[in-house]
Amino acid sequence: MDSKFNNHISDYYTLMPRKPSDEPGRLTGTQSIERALLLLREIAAHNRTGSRLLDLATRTSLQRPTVHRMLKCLAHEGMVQQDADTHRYYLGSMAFELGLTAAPRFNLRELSHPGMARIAEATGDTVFLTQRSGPDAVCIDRHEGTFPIKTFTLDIGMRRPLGVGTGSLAIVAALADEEIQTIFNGNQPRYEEYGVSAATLLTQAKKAQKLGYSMREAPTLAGVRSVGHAIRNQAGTPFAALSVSTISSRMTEKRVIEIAALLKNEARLIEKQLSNAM
Amino acid sequence: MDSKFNNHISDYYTLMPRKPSDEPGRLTGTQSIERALLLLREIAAHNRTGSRLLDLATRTSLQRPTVHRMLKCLAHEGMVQQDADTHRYYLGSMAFELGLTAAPRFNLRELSHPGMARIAEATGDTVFLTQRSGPDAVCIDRHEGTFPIKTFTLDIGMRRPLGVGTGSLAIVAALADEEIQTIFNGNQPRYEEYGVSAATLLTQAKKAQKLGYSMREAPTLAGVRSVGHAIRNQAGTPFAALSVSTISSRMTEKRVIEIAALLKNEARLIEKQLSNAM
DNA sequence: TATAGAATGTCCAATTCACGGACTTAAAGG
DNA sequence: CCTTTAAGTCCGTGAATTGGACATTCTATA
Repeated sequence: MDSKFNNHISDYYTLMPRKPSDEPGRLTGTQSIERALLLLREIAAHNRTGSRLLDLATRTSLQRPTVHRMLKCLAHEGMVQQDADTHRYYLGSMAFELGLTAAPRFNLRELSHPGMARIAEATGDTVFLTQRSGPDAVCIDRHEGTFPIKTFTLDIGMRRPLGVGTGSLAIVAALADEEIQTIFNGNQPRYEEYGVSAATLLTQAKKAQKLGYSMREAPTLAGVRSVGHAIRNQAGTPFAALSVSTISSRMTEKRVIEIAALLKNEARLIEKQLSNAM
Repeated sequence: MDSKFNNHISDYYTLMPRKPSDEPGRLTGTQSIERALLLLREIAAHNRTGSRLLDLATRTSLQRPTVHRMLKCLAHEGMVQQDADTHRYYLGSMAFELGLTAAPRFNLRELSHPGMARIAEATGDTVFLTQRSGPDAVCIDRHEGTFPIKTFTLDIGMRRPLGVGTGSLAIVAALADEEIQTIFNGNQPRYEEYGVSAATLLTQAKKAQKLGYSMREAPTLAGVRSVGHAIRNQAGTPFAALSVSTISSRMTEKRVIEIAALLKNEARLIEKQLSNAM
């Protein structure tokens, strides 16, 4: 399985097992709701294979009739779905739909939308949202500015080894030094194709660490200059980046600093929303 | 709002209001779960603005204390989330996460994954998944085959007026004639950029209707030939398409028919899963 | 900054609603 | 056809939910 989720943020924010410190603030008057949600979590945890009634009863330590009654209700409402042949239970369409509705507040792309629009508006240039995906980075959104000369260095969905794009570089640079090494070593053979070497990338990453943002000329495309800034999750781990790309003549040193500040500001806002969201 | 959802399928399968014929098969022993789910639906229906306690009580015809107690539980479990400042309630991270988990069984892209892999495997060529989005079609996934000469006519995320790509053409051709006209008329000025005219598209659509699949040489890229087949939702409306693209020398007439059959078969499978899913 | 009005949040006795032991039905295996 | 195993149902009992009444916090206005 390599693209289970269309939503890469799930790599960083996944369904967590209930916190251990749950007992103290015992709630009252909600036993059955708690049990129903426990069931949903249990079903979600085995959604690939589906769950049998008995297994759910065992895993939740609830009585079979209780589980059955609840599942019947949940199925009736569409939260779960039972395979007619195997009798196994899966999450249902309502779970999917609630997820879609909730997405704007949790999904990096939707959450970043307003900020990206503001940057595109302010700079007139094209803004990219890049997300880490293991040893790669994937462009997950792009907003075009109004400036007539466009430099589309990244298409949505494009996946490249970490470090190759400027957003990508901002992500790497924000990682711990040892992890940077591991990544660069692992990707080494792949960099050639993009006209860079792990050594140059390391120098550029060091520079980005000092500045707090990444900046460089596109190695393959002459006359294009980009600035990038990492976005961190609650744990402080960088997992995405905002970047702006335009023709070098528009990217004076002074403007680079301005844009970096803009990016930093919007990145902070997104980080704040992410932490609120949890 | 133009890209509220990262998931285009939501345009076609959205949270439905409870069916009117819900009363007869009254469930027992699940009052509080039903009420909790009713609350979740109500919160989802106003997730943009958030919901106040009183409004939720009114809209669900439940007592305020009851609603409050349930919301406290749902918030504790992460299904809903309350804004600390405004006290408004929103769907929470667990709703989002359950949605991600449920997605493989409901989301077109994830659902199509195995079928696209089978086609890419069988043909050795590149397979595209295209989804309609109003007057446009968007490429939402791509699987590369093993054949060394690749013809990437579509990048993921690429949006073009309906009719321009071969998958896109399959979607249009499967629509009602009057709708085809409306779309072609509306998009007329935009076609020029792609080197086609509404008139040629109409001829090609007519041909596709007769064949049951779309086929053509890429107008801009010489030597590339593609075959496409529409995917319909439960209502029978085409909203997406599978297509295969390769160099013309590999696309003999006989092979076109074989590939069309392959596509049709996989499209059927996806349609079946979609209807099971609901 | 006092005061009214309106909202959220809490408590607990009454009673309804969910629980689960026991039973029935269906499916799989030999 | 019989045995085993799992799904599904029933219903008397008491534990859990309910909701009226009260407390608290926030907002608006003078």
